[in-house]
Amino acid sequence: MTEVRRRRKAAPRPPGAESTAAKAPMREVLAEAAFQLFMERGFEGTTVDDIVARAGVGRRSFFRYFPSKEDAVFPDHERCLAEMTAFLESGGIRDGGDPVDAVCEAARIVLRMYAANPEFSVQRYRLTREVPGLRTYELSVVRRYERTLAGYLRRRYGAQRDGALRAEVIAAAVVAAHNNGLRSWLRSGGEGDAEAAVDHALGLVREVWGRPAQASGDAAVLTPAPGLGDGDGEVIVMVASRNAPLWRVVQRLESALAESPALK
Amino acid sequence: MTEVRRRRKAAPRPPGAESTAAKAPMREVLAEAAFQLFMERGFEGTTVDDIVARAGVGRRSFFRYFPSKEDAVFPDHERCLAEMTAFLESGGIRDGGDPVDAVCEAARIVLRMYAANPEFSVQRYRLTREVPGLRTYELSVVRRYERTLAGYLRRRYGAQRDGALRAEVIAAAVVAAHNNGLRSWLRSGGEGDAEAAVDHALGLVREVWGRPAQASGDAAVLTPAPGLGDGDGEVIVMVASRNAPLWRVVQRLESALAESPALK
DNA sequence: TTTACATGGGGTACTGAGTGCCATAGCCTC
DNA sequence: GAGGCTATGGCACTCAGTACCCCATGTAAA
Repeated sequence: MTEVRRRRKAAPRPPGAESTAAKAPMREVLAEAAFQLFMERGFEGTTVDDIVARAGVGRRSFFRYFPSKEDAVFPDHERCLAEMTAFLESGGIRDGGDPVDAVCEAARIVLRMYAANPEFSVQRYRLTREVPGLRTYELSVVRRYERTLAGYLRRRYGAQRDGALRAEVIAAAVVAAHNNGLRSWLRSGGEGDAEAAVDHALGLVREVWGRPAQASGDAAVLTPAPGLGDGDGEVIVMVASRNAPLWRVVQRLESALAESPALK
Repeated sequence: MTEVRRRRKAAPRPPGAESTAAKAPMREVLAEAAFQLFMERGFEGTTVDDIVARAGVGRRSFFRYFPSKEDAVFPDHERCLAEMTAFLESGGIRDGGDPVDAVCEAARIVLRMYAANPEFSVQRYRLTREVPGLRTYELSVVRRYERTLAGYLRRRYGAQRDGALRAEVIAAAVVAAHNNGLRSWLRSGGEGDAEAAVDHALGLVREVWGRPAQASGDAAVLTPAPGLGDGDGEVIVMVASRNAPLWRVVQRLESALAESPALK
């Protein structure tokens, strides 16, 4: 009944020919068509029928590749989540290392996915910002990353007191920091250095939650304490291994204070 | 996938609200009928037509009071969010106090809303846990709380270096801690002390992110550092006001170490 | 070669959420 | 009693998402 159905231009592909990238990746065709339309008419102004019309496929096929319209906007998160899971399950960085370092490294996997396609990421960011349905969808995606990180930390913290609590709080903090860095890069139009922005943000979390680097000494003074103290009353924070000799602790403290002329 | 649709700003005013005399407020009748049915047939097994049939009103009226079916499950969050906003705008605890304390106190407002109706909260928790659509919706609700807290912190941290970053990270940490305590209470069936659970969880965040209590002294040693150190190699953390006399800092450190027989 | 089966895509019809528009019933004020 | 305001009810419609069955093609077994 419909008019001439669009030709399935795909000439039958000799299976052996160009073995790589062989069959028409319908999923990408759909995601591409969807994204174009979202840009042209907005997310809500685009129906699934519009998308499949442009892609030249049947409506039913869309839902075979994407469980919902929103999924077409984030076609790569599934893969990225799997990558993060694999990374953490393969022992994170090194199972003896700081778990916080491991989850920060895992978060960078996500960042790299964004950074791999700056223009796409920026456009999608703008789209997501103004479509409530997409914001909500994104929340559910982010939540899955967060739960993955929290699960890893929970395993690492094991039976430690409040281990599960710490795991969830740190995971939330890492995700928040990552997103802060990521978004500032996205807002800049994808111009600056994304990794640097995220590293800086994650640095704050590692400073606070990370295990103090024991290899580099048994006592360290973090001063000026970045951000601590509300402007009125700077503070210093000192972290030391519990079995460090007291003289070493005092030595470090004194030398750090020496650099602070404000101190007497 | 059921999505949370845009939030209609115009919340229709419940008729005859404060004037005591009025008949049963339709909004509550609907929420009540909806929740009963969700318990009986599940969330997805209940249609809006079912709800309005039980409530004895027209279908159109449902969507006048709830922008989506999901909203009927969380009928009081809107009010609670307004309460939190008002609390923070009225200066938090005391504008001179620690901003972290203020947002922790704000988080407790949410907790008290849950604790005010333990049975309802527990049932809703179980329902939410097993309905993906509701989990997603809840995320969007939680996110609004988080943004409210972050906004307050951002204002408090003002031009401070990385103020916005700190604000977002701390807000995320507070929300995660709050939810951890809340959920453990909900899982227990609403039996234990909800406030205690949440206080404990928030304590972790305040220890790490809070401003060291300056009223109670200019130097404090937090030992044993709760959770820090992965089991191998305990650490001590010391926080001191930058303009504290050095002798005072060393004094505090020594006295703290004296209580730790492991130290030499 | 023919048959059997697996795979991938298409079509149709249906459910149900959410919206726009209009009608109506009550109520308050001139 | 006429106007106007508000709360509600009643369609009718759009559109996402699903169930079920169809067909084409390619591959392996007979």
